[in-house]
Amino acid sequence: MATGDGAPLGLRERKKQETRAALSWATIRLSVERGWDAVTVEDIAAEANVSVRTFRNYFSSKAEAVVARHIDRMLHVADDLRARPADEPLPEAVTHAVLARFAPEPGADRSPRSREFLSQWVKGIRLMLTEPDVQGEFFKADLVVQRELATAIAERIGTDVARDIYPSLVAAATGAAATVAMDHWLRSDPTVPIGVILSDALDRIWAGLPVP
Amino acid sequence: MATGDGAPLGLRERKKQETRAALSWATIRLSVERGWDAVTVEDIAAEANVSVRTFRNYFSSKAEAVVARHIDRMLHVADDLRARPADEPLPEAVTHAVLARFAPEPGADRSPRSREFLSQWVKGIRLMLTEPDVQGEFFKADLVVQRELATAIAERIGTDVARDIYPSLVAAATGAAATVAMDHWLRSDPTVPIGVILSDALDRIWAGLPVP
DNA sequence: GGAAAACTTGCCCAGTCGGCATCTTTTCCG
DNA sequence: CGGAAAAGATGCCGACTGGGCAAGTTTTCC
Repeated sequence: MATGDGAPLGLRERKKQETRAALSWATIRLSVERGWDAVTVEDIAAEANVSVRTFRNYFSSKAEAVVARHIDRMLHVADDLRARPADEPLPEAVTHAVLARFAPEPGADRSPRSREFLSQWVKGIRLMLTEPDVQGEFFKADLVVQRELATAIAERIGTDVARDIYPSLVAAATGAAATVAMDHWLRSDPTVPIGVILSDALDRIWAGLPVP
Repeated sequence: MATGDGAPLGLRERKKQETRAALSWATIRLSVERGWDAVTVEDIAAEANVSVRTFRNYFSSKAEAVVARHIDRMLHVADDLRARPADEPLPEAVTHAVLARFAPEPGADRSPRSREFLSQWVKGIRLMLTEPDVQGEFFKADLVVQRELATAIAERIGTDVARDIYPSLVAAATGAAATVAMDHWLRSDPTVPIGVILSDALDRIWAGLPVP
């Protein structure tokens, strides 16, 4: 619901989604359990009941499988920005759009399914920011997200990504804030929600990084 | 001179530096010539007159070999920051430290050696921002640079990276500005010096990204 | 109902990656 | 000066990756 799947997906498409999710999740789970280097693609494929070759059809590396879930999520930020009211100032609009994808509906946080999902998400983020292999993949993918966001920003303020550096700069700064926030979140008191930290980071960016 | 090599390096160390540079340069050159995927480690090793195994002792991948030169350079930014006068405000200090490593001494820009070096540098940057493999490696390495910078910032303003998110945020925003500036530089009019673009980007960051 | 499109899988090979043992070069100290 | 000892370079090897190709299967769509 929250992700707004408009079209009624056919069986084929649904299976693909499932396989993709299963592979991604299996990669995270096994890596956390046994350590990144101790897990082979073969292990993961077996865990998800597909062949090694099929894993490769979905992801070109273990790292990509880990990052995919997060990136799929973040790709919606640009759409969220486009959906913000047109008269909202840019800083607020961007901040809201980003926060929306980091702090899901507060109501659903207690359901068992939601709990499990959250746990996966956290583990995935930890892997992304910890394991060098995955780090690289993460940033590479984040670049794509930032390009999307930059385009949406350019649309909103009526300029062009190629000519004006501003949209890309805002997108990159936003991405930087998000990464730092995630990192800080993982390293510090885990009871503070990620949304609070991220919100603070974004506010500081838009305030011109005043020395505290 | 500019890099301040204090200790008189022994023969061994000097050879290592040379081999490292030769491998890095060979990787860039061959990749530009033939295309990233068409170059094997074997080709590169042959080009630099070392064995494949020796390449691996220096770099764990082609991508790392490309990124190394840029990163070695950027690692000095933290030191540069520490060398700035203590009463200089943080924004100016950081900006100067970063710019110093992007815009070398204006006097040397015409010597033939300097020209050649610059050409390598540009090609390396283009690879870094273009080839996905290298992109990942670049950002991974840039993270290390940013950690260094964050530590230096924390020292300067008398706080702690673990407790206070501010230094990391500044470092990440600075890094983001640098990346965007490089990207924009490569894509647009190449007669505008990178220093100008980067300086503009950093100013905007410290001004709170005002909508133009 | 059945052809066409899309997916899965096995096979294969060039290339990567890193451990280990060996040989060579450089350093260092008496 | 000379001879360890330390540091590099290299070859060999085995496990794994990454992607092309050619069957098989399953789903979709007329």
